[in-house]
Amino acid sequence: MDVNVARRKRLSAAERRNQLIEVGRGVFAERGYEGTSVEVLAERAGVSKPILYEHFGGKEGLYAVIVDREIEHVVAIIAAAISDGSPRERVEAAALGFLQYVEQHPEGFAILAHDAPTARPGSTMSSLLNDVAERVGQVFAAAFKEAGYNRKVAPIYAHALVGMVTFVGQWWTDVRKPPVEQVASHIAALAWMGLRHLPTRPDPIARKR
Amino acid sequence: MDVNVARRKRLSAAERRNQLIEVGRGVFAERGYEGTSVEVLAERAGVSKPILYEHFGGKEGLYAVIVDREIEHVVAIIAAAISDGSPRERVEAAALGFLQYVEQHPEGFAILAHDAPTARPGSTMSSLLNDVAERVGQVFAAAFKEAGYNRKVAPIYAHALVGMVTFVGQWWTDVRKPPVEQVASHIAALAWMGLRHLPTRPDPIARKR
DNA sequence: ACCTTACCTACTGTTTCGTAACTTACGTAG
DNA sequence: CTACGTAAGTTACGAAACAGTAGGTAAGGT
Repeated sequence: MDVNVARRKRLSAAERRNQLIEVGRGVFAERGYEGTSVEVLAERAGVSKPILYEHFGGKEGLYAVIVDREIEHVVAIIAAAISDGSPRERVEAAALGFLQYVEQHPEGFAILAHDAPTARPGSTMSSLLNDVAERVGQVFAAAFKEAGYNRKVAPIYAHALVGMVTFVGQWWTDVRKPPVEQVASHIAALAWMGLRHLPTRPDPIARKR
Repeated sequence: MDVNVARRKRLSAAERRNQLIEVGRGVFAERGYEGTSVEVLAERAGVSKPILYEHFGGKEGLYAVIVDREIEHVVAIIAAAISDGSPRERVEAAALGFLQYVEQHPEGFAILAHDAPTARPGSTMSSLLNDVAERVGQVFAAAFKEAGYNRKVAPIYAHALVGMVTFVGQWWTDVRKPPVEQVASHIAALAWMGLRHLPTRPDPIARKR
């Protein structure tokens, strides 16, 4: 027993910190916030509990750092996707970008999709994806204003689109097919043209750029 | 202290059972599954723990009953909404029906939107709304087949639409305005016609790059 | 009077966060 | 090369919250 005893290494503070963040992302992703104990976190990092307390002050501190990084990451992806091109291209790029993120960082996405631990009163807002939607909403509000639409309804559309793509993303992480490019294409078509023009054939996405 | 002592009443088994279900719905809604203890549940019902164990076998049993009821409820609403009318009317009715459910049963909706406790491995499926989407997907698959579309992509659309409306529903429970009818109208417009034809103004997005 | 049904108090064992007090590896000055 | 200070790490524990249960009590219909 104690297989790690040979491999146990002494790391520098920064290294240990990063390692804990990575380990934490994995554990939080698969067990949720409340479901993970600092004991398990420490064990998986091959370290004892007080180390974690020293670096992050506790479970919540580690979680906060992980969540913050992940939100910044995904917001950056979306921001880049909608930064230029025709409106329709932006929609397509955002959907594709997000789904590729889901594919490449399933753990991070799982964390964002799970309930947030912050049981602040009044707000039933469970998922962290609301923060993402909030930020998308600001972009939308600006675009709506510029286009002469009612700015007040922008959040509706922002949340609708974020909900659409994230929910599909969650489903996709389970079934893992068809490929994200195809899924993104369908979603973008739905978002842009509506149910009214369903694509009659599965893959009309021969147009690559 | 112990304000309930005077009001403590002796109920029949069926009455107590129903009371526990209602209390449980409220508590689970605001604290999530893992966040609620049997002790709190019992206390809020003005009863002691063993009563709950007697009726439901434990926390999980009570939760299962509540969830089952709520899912049946919401699926019935959606099924009724899409039972007849033109496709477009069905979309509109489904969105409106669901949002009215959210408005009238915020606690039940909160439970469905929160993470499910079933930490079965392999599946990252956190929310119970996936079950709803699953069932919507079956309806879609049939409709797709009949319309000559590829049946395999039906789940994409089903999840997209369910995600859209549920995510907006979650946001709406926090802000509580504009009225659901208006929100439903926007969502239905988006789902049916796409971003391309945003309501309230003819499309000035001719500015392509 | 009695017995069924609803209900309670009080406990066990476990799991958890968080901390106090002690130990070991490692670079470097002399 | 060796003594030593500091950063990295450990063991062991306290306190609280929790699920679930054993065994006893009282209400109320018949």
